Amino acid sequence: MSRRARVGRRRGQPRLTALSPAVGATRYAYTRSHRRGRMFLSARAEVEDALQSALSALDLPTEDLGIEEPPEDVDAILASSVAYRLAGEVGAPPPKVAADIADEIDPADYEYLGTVQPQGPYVNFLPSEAYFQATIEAAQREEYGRLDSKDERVVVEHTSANPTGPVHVGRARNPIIGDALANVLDFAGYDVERHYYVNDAGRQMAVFAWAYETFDESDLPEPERDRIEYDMVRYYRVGNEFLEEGPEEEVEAAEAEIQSIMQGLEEGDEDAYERVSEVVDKVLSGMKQCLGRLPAEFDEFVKETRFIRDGATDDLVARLQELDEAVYEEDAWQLDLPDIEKNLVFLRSDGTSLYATRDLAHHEWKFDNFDRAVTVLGEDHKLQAQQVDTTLSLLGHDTDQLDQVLYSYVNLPEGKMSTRRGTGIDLDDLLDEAIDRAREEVEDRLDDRLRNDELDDDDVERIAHQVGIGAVRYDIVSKQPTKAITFEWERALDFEAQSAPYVQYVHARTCGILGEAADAGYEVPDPSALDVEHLNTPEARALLRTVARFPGVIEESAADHQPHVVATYTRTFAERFNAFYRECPVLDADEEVRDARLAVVAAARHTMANALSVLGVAAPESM
RNA sequence: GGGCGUGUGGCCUAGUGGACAGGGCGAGAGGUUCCUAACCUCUCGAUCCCGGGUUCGAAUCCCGGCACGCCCGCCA
Repeated sequence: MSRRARVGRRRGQPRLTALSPAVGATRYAYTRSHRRGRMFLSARAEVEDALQSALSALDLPTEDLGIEEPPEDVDAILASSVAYRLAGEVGAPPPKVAADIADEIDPADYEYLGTVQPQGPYVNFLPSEAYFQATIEAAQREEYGRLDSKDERVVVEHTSANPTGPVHVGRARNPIIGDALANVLDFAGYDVERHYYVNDAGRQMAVFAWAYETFDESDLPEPERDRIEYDMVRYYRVGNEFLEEGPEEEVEAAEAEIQSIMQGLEEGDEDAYERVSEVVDKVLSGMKQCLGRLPAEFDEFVKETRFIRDGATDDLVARLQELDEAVYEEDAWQLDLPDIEKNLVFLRSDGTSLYATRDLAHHEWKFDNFDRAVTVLGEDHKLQAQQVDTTLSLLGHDTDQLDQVLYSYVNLPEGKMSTRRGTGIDLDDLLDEAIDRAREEVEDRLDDRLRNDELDDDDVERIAHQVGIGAVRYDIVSKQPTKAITFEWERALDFEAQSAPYVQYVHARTCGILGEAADAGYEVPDPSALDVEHLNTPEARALLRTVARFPGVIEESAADHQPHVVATYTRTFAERFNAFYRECPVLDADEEVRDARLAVVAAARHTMANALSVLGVAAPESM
């Protein structure tokens, strides 16, 4: 079983706190989760408890309760298929077993269970009025869906692209997935820090520093964009070209210079460090601006050289050499790792460290400072990640605290993207194009707009940004990271389909209704004054059920490190809201119904706003 | 060659043991004197890559193929 699955299961366990049997009927104490508005999770715990008790009473095994979420057209919020498994043991057909189990459960013992009924081989659990009531009350909170603080420090490392030039879309999944993942963990109650690990110690950087010092601006082509990393990457490209195709003697001299920079870095030489920093800091500041457009921001940029300069790498090397798995072959120190064919070289024959060595020191630092560490990285780094994991456990670390989220490249129809060769599409260009297309779309729609709210130029620009960038993020975050993506403009920037604007529009609609209500002097009622009794349409109920699931979705997404489940949720949510919108007029309803529906709209707004915020997609108030 | 990952209507995608595989794009037909039509309703369209196996039950688990991607550096 993969580590992710294991973690998921452990975290996914509902908290059960059974009261003393002396009280009488078996009951379930809804403590924190009740207060925090986690109705769905509480109901799930109740179902578990109910099944457990019923099966025990019937003298049946309780290892596997078969709890699942039924298909859409079933009224139940949860169901159990346990009757299938017990049919043989009982000697009765599954529907009979299901009926017996349902008979054994008295929903009156539970707060959120309304009706328990057999349906064929299933035992279905329908929610009580209290379930809906608790949901609508809880969702009046603006932060609805945020889980209790877990008092656990997590570092999410993502992007960490080498500072060689503009960010291109080949790697764009990294900041988008990483940022969303950090958001999800934060919303799920973890204390999150976002790190960018800067590879400032390798050959690439030495080449870059040399090229920057060697070539003259006048020999370079015009930069593609007026920002520093576009300016700088020209040196890098020209330098690489020279090393590949330049006159042999000059190339040799250049290589000697590059080697000396690398040696200097390794020895902690201040001059070498500064020469490289000059380049790294410039390029990085530009990349930071690009990523900021997504927006993806970082708490810390952790430089690789730091672990050379503070002695951590030397210290680590000494400990690695002591391991039983350490071998000295062909003048280099290596690790012969179990279950991994390829040896991991950690000290070159010239005595210098490698990227992998420094990354190990980096990870030990993470272990010292955080409870958990999550890294988002491309699938091409998978072997390296396994080596890091295995080596850390040989060093005595608990690598259950370490999780890697792997994503596969975005490729172009014609092949790979490369900064060095300058092939590929810059993320800046993608975002610009997205905004341009969104702006056109907004302008086209201005004419046949029904709503009379006069969008001005600033609104058009704001919407173009929210929709354009949102569409790019949503397109990427909504897919499972392991699936390969081939970049196509039309597909990435399709505003119809299941895209950001579709779900953003729902948020805008909730804001529209609440705004009109306020103008008409209708207040969203205080939670204590709410009564779900006035919500008797199936569409309103279905929407509330979906609202109720939100905290559970956050929990699942965080536990499995899968932000895309939140995106999937927003889509279902949008469908439910649109059905409610169609069937349940708010402002024209009788006062009591209107108030209750206003509260539903407020609940929907909070839910959608928070879901979008987790995904890093803007929630427009109008569009 | 070995390891890992992916394979779901023409295209994209959700779903990792349980209720007729859920959406979207596309094609076609409708819907707005009514809180935003970036919306909704209906129709068309699936050998869940192939073949075995486990199971009462498989898109999901196991074995064997096939296709595609990634990796297998004293690079990062």
